[in-house]
Amino acid sequence: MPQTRRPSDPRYGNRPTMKDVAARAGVGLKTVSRVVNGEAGVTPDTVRRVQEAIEALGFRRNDSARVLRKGRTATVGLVLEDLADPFYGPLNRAVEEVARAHGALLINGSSAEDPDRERELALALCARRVDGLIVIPAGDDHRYLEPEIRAGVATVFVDRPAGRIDADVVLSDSFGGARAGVAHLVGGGHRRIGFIGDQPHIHTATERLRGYRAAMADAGLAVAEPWVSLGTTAPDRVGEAARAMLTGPDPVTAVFAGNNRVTVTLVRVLARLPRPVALVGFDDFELADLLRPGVTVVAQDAAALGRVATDRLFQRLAGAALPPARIELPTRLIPRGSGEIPPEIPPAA
Amino acid sequence: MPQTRRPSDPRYGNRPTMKDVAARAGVGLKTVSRVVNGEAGVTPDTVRRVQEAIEALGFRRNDSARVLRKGRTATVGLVLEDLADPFYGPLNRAVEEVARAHGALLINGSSAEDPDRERELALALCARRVDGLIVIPAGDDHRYLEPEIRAGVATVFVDRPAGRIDADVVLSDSFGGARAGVAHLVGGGHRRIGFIGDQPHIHTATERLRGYRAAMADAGLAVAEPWVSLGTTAPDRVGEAARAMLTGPDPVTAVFAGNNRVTVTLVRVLARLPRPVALVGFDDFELADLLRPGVTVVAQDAAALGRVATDRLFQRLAGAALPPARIELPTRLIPRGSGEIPPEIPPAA
DNA sequence: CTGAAAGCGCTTACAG
DNA sequence: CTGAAAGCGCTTACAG
Repeated sequence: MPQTRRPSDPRYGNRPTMKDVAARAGVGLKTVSRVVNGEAGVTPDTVRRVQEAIEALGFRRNDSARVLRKGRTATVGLVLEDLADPFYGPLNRAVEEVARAHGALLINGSSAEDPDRERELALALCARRVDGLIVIPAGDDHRYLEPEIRAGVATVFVDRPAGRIDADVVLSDSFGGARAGVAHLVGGGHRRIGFIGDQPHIHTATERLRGYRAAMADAGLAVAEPWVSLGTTAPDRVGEAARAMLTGPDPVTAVFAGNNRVTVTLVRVLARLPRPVALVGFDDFELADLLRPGVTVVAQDAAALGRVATDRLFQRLAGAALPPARIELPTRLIPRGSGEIPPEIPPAA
Repeated sequence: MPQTRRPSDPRYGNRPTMKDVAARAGVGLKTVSRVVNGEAGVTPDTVRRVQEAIEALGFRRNDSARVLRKGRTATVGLVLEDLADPFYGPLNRAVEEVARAHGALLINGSSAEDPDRERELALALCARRVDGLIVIPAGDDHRYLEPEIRAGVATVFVDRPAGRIDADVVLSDSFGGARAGVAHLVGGGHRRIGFIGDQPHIHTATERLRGYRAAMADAGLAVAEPWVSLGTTAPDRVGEAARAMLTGPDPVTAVFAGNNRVTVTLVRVLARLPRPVALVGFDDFELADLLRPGVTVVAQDAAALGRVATDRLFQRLAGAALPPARIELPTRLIPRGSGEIPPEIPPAA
């Protein structure tokens, strides 16, 4: 009967070991090890006998034991915010591909934006002795990883810098991207531009806000405080913020969205409005070009973030004595229509 | 200097072990083990001394060694098609959450729809001695997993049944869902309906085609062969198939799309057409409601697929002697506009 | 070309 | 309440 397993089975359902293979083939343990690992220096005839025993017993090497002896697990750990978030899909895949090219497997998990869960997960990965760790921070204090890094766990942070420790980080140019996106709206004639972003404790949120303020200052435009709103990406919160800056005495004619969840909510909100409002969002998203109007975005390359971070990680594992670095990847403005809507009230001449 | 690691470091960067902790605390190895694992029967004073030593040395238990002795790795392996595909995000997360509730971590990877890569990855996971394996099949012959299953690796297939072995599978009701979707178009007055699906070796593709044919037969409608096209989901291929059935002497007035990649391509193709064509797609996708018209879909619950599969897996790990089962989850038709477009040429009275 | 012994860092089974 | 010995399944270092 397939898959029937007595709960009393002590381990691995009584799998054959190298010892069993050796006994059956009438050779020593080390010879089996040589054949299994394709090491040279075994008579073809001996190889054949060992292989027959392996076949007959259904032997498969226990890498769990191998790892204990070798010291390296050939495993990379990845802590991200949410495995279900489409933004992390390409990043996840990119990390996997680089790891795979180095013969390593990937253990990953979601922090759910909870610093405690991030910590618990990252330390569980360290206990499994992953060779390297890639972390998209949820918390802002990563001193808990210091002993691990000192003990040799190569660690690279992605998307946001580590908190209170000096470590590698690979991220997009949030400041420059937001600045360029807002400048694009200014170039289209907008003078009253709103900013709706993520919570202020998130590094990318404040960087993008900084970019917004810089672009406004570059153009000599004042920022009225009701035009700026940071908070959760919950649709209710974003909708409320939008309504606040779109109504009242000094309504904005354009909005910059701090990330793609905000952008999508804004598309819904703006669609219900009588007058057209321009929109540029940080982060590209699938189907942005299919909406009417298409959504103008500041795109970041999530796959590149993962690739560059994992490359860095394997450089460290190869023994490179690199000082911690901040690697910033450029963003790209993609005009699709929503960001090119002119202001309803023409700019003062 | 942080993260500096000599390539000559033998293992784990000289991490302290329980033996080191025992020496420093002046106790036996087993006492350290008791404290680390929170076992009862240790004097509070001894506990304190051990904890101080742990703290001072920066000790963290090596779960890699623990696993070797305990026989269970508290790890679930997941083989899916593509970590970057949004469809698998919620499934991935659901598997993670159930695993987490059981104290297990998740190792996952992409088969890239390549049967050889699926096999290589699944067997690598078995070599790591994952307790259980969840596989979204790329290949159609899974006999290579028989020895592993026999050896006690709990295995559950998702989305498509295993090939040539008898094993658990959790999937959506593709046949019923497609039948309902096509019946919806028939109910709207359509008589000439096309079907564009994935490659014929993929189980869900043929099941959905079967559902299409059943719905047409239910309504007493004939199917002209140019109306049916299976193949890759490459936009060119799908666009070509669409153009073929939308032009010519007997053009269709509605199309049923076999999965969401096909659906999205069809949205693009149909948007360029002079006359309106109805569209229903299998699989829901983000922003389907924001398009104009909204896209009518037959939705499946990807998170539920992952949850049910992983629950089943842990039932087996708990010792349940279950016979292999096929668990089918229902789909849900969500009308949003594109599927309610009437046929341009009214149905014959 | 081949293999016996020691050891990776833990837990198990047992004795005191 | 505490600890010494054996062992999980491999690889390493060495001897023949």
